[in-house]
Amino acid sequence: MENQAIANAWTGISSCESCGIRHLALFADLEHDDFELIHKPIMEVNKSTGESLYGEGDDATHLYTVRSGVIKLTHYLPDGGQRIVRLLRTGDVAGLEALVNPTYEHYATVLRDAELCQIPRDVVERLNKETPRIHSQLLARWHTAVQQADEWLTELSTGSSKSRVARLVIGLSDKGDNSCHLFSREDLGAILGVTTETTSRIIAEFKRDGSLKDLGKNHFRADLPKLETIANEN
Amino acid sequence: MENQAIANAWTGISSCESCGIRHLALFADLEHDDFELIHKPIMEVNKSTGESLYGEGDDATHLYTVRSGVIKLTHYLPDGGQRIVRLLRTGDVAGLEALVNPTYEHYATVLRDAELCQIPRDVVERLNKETPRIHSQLLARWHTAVQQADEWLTELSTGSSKSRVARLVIGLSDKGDNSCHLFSREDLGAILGVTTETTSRIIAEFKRDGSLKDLGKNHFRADLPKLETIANEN
DNA sequence: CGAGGGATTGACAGTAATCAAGGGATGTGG
DNA sequence: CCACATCCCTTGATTACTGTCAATCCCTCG
Repeated sequence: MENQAIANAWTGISSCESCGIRHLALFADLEHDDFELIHKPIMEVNKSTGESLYGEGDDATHLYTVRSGVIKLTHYLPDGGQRIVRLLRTGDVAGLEALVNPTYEHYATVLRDAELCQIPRDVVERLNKETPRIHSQLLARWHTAVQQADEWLTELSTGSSKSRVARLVIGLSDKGDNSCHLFSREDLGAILGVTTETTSRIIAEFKRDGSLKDLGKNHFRADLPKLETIANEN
Repeated sequence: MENQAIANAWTGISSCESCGIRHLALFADLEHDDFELIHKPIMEVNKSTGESLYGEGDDATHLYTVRSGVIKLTHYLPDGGQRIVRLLRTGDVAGLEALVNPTYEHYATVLRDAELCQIPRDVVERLNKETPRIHSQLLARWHTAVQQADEWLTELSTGSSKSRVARLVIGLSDKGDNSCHLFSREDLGAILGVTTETTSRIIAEFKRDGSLKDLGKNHFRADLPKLETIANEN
């Protein structure tokens, strides 16, 4: 069952307002008085890789702001395979559809140990009714979701497997130090819509031709210019 | 060189309120007084197949509600090919990003003769500030955009070309009379991320095995059960 | 040390892209 | 009214890529 290490539980007013990542969060634009509108507890939840936040069809009771880590949103296919449709990182929100829909539309699973704020749907609905300052944040979240979806369609589902893997590696790379932390071959395959074997072969090839240097633990150093060339080839 | 057949131009108050498809449109929830807030002209625009609404990077000055017809939103790839990321039909809105972004993020092109309402960005922004009744409609539009994007990723970009074409045909079919109006092979290929030749071959195969009966003019009668089987095969 | 799960590699079959040629409808000009 | 040009669709032959099935390797954990 769920390893909900509840680091903190409160009535909203104090801690959300002083949250360290508030500038990135859904509540970024709220003002002091707005926090008075929060009358249900917002819980900080820690989950580790592999744990589930919610499943498709579950009652959409909460939204989750990602404070750290990575969450994957997946759909399952008729044949039992999975396709990852989006990755959520710091500042992103999982379960946005709670405001529009009675149930969740994806499986949300932790892909890298995550700290989350679990916000009752009612809280956001009430804020949405009573303060306009949450609206632009909500629109912005939807917008980035659409942007990411479109980007996945054009960059990660178009062209040869090789260039798609290259584009994904580029997207997962830290542009500061060219470091890159990959996921399991199976998850990478589910992002790209290819098999784990194909993914593995291509990454092995990147290691051989120097596009990637293996630092162990799925950690790599990426030769971004070389990868960009491959990404645009085919 | 736009063939903007302007059927009507007005100051907003009268015609929007009595619009025949208002229950489907962005302004569905507006009340009488809200229409007073519209101080810029909303134009009805007719465009025919192949014409462009706007391009990626253009100033996002207007939103377009689709009254009839079909609009495609495309991204162009580094290699010059195009990928269609979304289709818009009656009730959908093109250019939603105008509320979040200074420029458009896609090329919007008419895929089937369309009637559109061209709404200045200012109008929606003002409504967005002054009446809460537009919010839920905006959230709903973003939501359907994400839903469609996710569906395309899982259904139209996953599996063999054959099952993807089958799923697309099912999605384009009228469930009432099993009729199905397809697009050019090139556009179908751009939706699915396959070549026009592959698309053509598969549709020819569907015609041979009776999954599709050719009624001429890209009009078909679909054997949906047979297509569903193919869609889930591979 | 052994067991288990993921990653890698190989061999092969099946699928889709590519290159190239022909067919059919539509519209224009003689 | 017919001839022709154009555009799109179709089909064939071939190549290249990716999936499948299976074996092995490697690392971690118990």
